[in-house]
Amino acid sequence: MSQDSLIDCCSPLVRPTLTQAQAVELEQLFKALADRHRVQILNLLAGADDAVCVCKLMPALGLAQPTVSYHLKLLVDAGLLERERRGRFSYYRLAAGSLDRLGEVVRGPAVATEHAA
Amino acid sequence: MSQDSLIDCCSPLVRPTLTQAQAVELEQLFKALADRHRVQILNLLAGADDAVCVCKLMPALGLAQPTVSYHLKLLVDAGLLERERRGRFSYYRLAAGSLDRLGEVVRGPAVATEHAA
DNA sequence: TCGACTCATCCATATCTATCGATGGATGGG
DNA sequence: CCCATCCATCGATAGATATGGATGAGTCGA
Repeated sequence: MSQDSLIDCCSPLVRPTLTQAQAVELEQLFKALADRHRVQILNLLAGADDAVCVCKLMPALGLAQPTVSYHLKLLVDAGLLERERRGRFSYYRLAAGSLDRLGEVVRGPAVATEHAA
Repeated sequence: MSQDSLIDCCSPLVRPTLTQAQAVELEQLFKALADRHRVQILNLLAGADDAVCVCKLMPALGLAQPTVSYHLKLLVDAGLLERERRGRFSYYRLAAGSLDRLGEVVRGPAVATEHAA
């Protein structure tokens, strides 16, 4: 219990600029990105000029269909992907501004900057 | 087994621009960021003009000392923080270019851009 | 209407992660 | 030299996550 900030070991540590809620929000965003297969999904969709269906992603990722759907659901829930259903197929594309959200983390919010294609 | 890319459900899906190793590397980076406490640590250190020791972070995060050390170790291992030991104390600061690494993810590598303070 | 097909969800399991009490190394004060 | 302090590591445990077989809803062609 002797370990608190009473000792002058370092400067007083300014108040955080992130709220608790913002930290949780960033946690969710990074959690959605913290998987190699989801990173690859985003990379594949970023390079596709059109939306892509699940059956194309399975062989590209080397995963079973339920597993691919699981990852896609996480990315949609995180707001990084959008799903569009046409007939039996489900097509996925990058959500508008999903890369910009990442950019905000670095640059700070409310700074409108175009990202390179 | 009938689910492969033989059906013309969508365009042929270009080759990924990320290698497997790069996807794993990004996974590691995002995993290090995928925790609210680690996000707060980075935010606190980004706002501090000087390095900060563990005893100041404990009350700020509301976590026990071993837990704080655990998170700090993950961030150091990810290359996001640097540790400096002075006597009994361990001081942590943002690693040089740790924010730039995040920027690379969005803009693509090898694009030198200064980040806003 | 029937069968084949795509895909989301359910379920079980194996692995990974966060947390903190206990411990010990390292340092410095007296 | 002895003790208090700071902190990294260990060990145990609860909770979260990834994976894929099984299932079912919705769709299309014949």
